[in-house]
Amino acid sequence: MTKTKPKKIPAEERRNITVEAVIDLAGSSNPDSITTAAIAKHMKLTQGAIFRHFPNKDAIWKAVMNWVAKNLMARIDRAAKDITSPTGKMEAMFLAHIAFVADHPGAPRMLFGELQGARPTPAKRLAQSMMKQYAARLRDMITSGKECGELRDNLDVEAAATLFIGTIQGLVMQSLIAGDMDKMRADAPRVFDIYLHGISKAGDAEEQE
Amino acid sequence: MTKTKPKKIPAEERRNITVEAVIDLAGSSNPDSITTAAIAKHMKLTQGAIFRHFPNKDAIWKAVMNWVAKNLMARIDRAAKDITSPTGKMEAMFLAHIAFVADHPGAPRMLFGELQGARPTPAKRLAQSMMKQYAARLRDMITSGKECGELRDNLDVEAAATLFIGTIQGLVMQSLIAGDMDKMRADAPRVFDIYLHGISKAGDAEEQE
DNA sequence: ATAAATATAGTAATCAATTACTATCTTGAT
DNA sequence: ATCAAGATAGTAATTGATTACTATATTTAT
Repeated sequence: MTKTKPKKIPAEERRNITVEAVIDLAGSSNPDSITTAAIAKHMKLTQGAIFRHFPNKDAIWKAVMNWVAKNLMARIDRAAKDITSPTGKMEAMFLAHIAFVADHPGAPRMLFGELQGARPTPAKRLAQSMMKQYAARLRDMITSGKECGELRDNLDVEAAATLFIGTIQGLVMQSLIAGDMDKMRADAPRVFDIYLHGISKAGDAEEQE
Repeated sequence: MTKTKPKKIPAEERRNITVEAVIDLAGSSNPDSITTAAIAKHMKLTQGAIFRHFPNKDAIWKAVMNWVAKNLMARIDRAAKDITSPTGKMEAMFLAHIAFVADHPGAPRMLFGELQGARPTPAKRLAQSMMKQYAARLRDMITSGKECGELRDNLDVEAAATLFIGTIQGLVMQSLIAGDMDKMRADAPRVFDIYLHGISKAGDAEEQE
C-alpha cells in the first residue's frame, strides 16, 4: 500500500498549508494562472476540499497577502531594530527585504500581480496598505537621516524613498526574470552601495576598499 | 440600426491594430488574462476573425513583444543619439524610457509578464534578447563614463547597470501600482538625480540649485 | 466575378464552485 | 473507560461559465 493516506488536518493548519502552497506555486508560475486544482494537487488534496476551508478563491488570495505583509514587515522590523543610525537601519532593511524575497520568490510575484490587477480585491487593499506603511516609514527614516547629518541636506526625501523601494523592486524583477535568487543576494550589497553614495553627504565614504 | 459596420481592412494593418489593441488592454488588466475575445471586442471584431490573421495566441504575443522591443529601443537610441557625454546619454535614455512607458503603460506589463512566465515562448525569447542588448549597451556606456572621468573610478560597472535598469523598473512598477503615469514622468528626473549622485565622481555637482 | 475579410456557430478543454456522500476525529453520558 | 452522536475533513462527480481554436457561410472592395 504505497497509497498516501490523506491525513485529516485541523482547519487552521490546513489554511496555513494552503497559503504556503500558493506562495510555493507562485515561485514558478504566474500567480494569476494558479488554479485551485493546482493548489490542491500541490498539497495532496482534491480540488473541492479547498472550498471546505475558504469560501472562494479571493479569500485564499487575501490570506496569502496577509501572510506576505505580516512576515515581510516583521522581518524588516527585526533587522532594523538594534541599529541606531538611519543609514544603518536602511541598509539592514534593504538586505532583509532582499533576503526575504530570496527565501520566498513567490511572495513578490503575488504582491506585484495583485497590485497590478484592475479589480479592487480584498487582497489588493491589503497589499496597498502595506506599501503605504512601508513608504511612510522610509520617509521618516530618511528625514531623520538628514537631521543627524548622515544624508545630504538638499536630498529629495520623496525621491529617495521612491528610489529605495524602486531599487528593491528592480533587483527583484531582474532576479525573477533570470530565475536566479542567489545572484540577487550577491548583487544587493553592491547596488545598495551606489544608492548610499547617492543619498549620503559628501565625504562620508566609509564603505568600499 | 446603430450597428457599426465592420470595415474591411487589409491583413497587415489589421495585425498592427491587433497589437495596439493588446497593448491597450494590457494597460488596464493582467496581460496573462487578456482573452482573444477581449481583444476582438476592443477592435470591434468577432473573436474568430482574429485567427484569420494569426495562427494562434502565442503568435499575437510574439508580435506584441516585437513591437515593444522595436519601438522602445528606437526611442532610446533616438534620445541618446545627439549627445556626446556618457552621463548625458544615460539621462536621455532614462527619461526616454520613462516617457515611452508613460505613453504605453501596457508595454512594460507585457514585458514583465512574459519574462516572468515559466514557458519559454517565442515572445519570451524576444524579450530576453532585448534585455540583454539593453544591459550590454549600458555597461559600455558606464565604462566609457569612467574612462572620460565623469564617473567614479571605483564604480562597480555591473552594479551600476543593474541599478539603472532596476531604477526604471521600480519606478514603472510603482506607477503601474498607483495607476498614475503622470506622477512617474514627474518623479523620473528627481530619482535619476540621486542615481547620478551615486555614480558620479565627487565634486561633479552640476545639477540641483 | 473573385478573393480577401468578417460573421456565425460551433468544438473540446479547463476553470471555480457545488453537490452528495464517506471517513475520521472528538466529546459527553453512562 | 466506552461508545454512540455530532462535528470535522475529506472524496468523487458534476455544474455552468469561459477559454483557445475551427468550420463554414456571408459580405464587400476591386
